[in-house]
Amino acid sequence: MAALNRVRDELVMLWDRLGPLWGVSPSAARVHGWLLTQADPQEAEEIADGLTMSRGAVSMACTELEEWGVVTVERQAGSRRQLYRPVTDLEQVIRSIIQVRKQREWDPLLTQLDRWLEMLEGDRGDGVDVRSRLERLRGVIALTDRMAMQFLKGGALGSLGLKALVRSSRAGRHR
Amino acid sequence: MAALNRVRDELVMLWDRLGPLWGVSPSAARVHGWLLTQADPQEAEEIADGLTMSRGAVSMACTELEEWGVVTVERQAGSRRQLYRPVTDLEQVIRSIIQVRKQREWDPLLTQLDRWLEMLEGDRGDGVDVRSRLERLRGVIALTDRMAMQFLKGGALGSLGLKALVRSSRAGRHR
DNA sequence: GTTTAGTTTCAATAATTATTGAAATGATTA
DNA sequence: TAATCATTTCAATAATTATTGAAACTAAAC
Repeated sequence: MAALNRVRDELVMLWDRLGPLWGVSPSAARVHGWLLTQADPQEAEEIADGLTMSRGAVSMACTELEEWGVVTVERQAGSRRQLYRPVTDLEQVIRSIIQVRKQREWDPLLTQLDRWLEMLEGDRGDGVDVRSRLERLRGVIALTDRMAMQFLKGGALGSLGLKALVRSSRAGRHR
Repeated sequence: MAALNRVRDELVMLWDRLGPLWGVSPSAARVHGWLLTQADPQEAEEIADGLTMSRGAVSMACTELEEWGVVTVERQAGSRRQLYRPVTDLEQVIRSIIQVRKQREWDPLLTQLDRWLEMLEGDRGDGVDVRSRLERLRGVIALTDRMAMQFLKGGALGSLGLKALVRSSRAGRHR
């Protein structure tokens, strides 16, 4: 059990650091990491204890994790406590994160680019260079967008043979 | 010209907001956005003026942008001023960002996962579930890693027909 | 309806992160 | 070499973001 505890601590610390790079707040990321190292779904009180953070912070973190779609809430019959269960299908976790980020980042960017190109329409000065630059940017974003859509439809990982890869990487782990 | 100025302001504001989501600091992102709307490479003084930020802040932002590989430094013959030029090949920009992020995020994650799995080796308690969970995570990361590698080798965008797509999306822009 | 066991909210505060600007450093020219 | 022009650094400060905890709220059980 000592090993598991150490892994838990380190995982939580790493998640705390990496979370913001994915757009997830550090505390939400910590909660997610901690849940990943629990055999069963956990209630808010336990999470607060395990991570020594306040009850309120746990509530906010869990709400955020629900929005990301990487944690689901359950309630045991005959109790009013909520249990938080991390999504353990990790392909699904990645898909959720991509979906949310696409919505937050790419979609508005694409909308803006169209507006800007309209504004620069017919510009004869320096705007010409800028316009063609933005047009190319728009092309790349549009492409990324299509790739993401395809991935979200379940194409990419599946068609690339996720299961086989997981198996082979597991087998080959000991160098 | 008025149009270009408005586009510039809005682009800078959007970059400022989106930058952190890509792991780029807001001020560095602003500088990059601003440079994108300039016909020619610019010197630090001008950037500081254009964005009303201090000379020192510009220096730090540009260093960061160089690290990301999305800005290059030039010096005109017969002058000691440095000119900052944004990489305008946007496929290259995306590639640079993916490369740096892979290095910062995925690579250490993969290393850690291997260490943790070793630590949990032979665990008979709750660790078993956690271990299989981490193994699956490792599989997904490894796969993502391979996809990234392939992309970085120049495969993905090219093979998916970037140029054709850019052309077609440009043509279809006015619905 | 009241009590109880829980969740959520949000203003106050703590912690972190970004920014400034003055001093140190480096490079070019004369 | 000294003088000049430009860049970089970094301690101090400003701005932002995360966290707390007490109060408001909600729903089930009595």
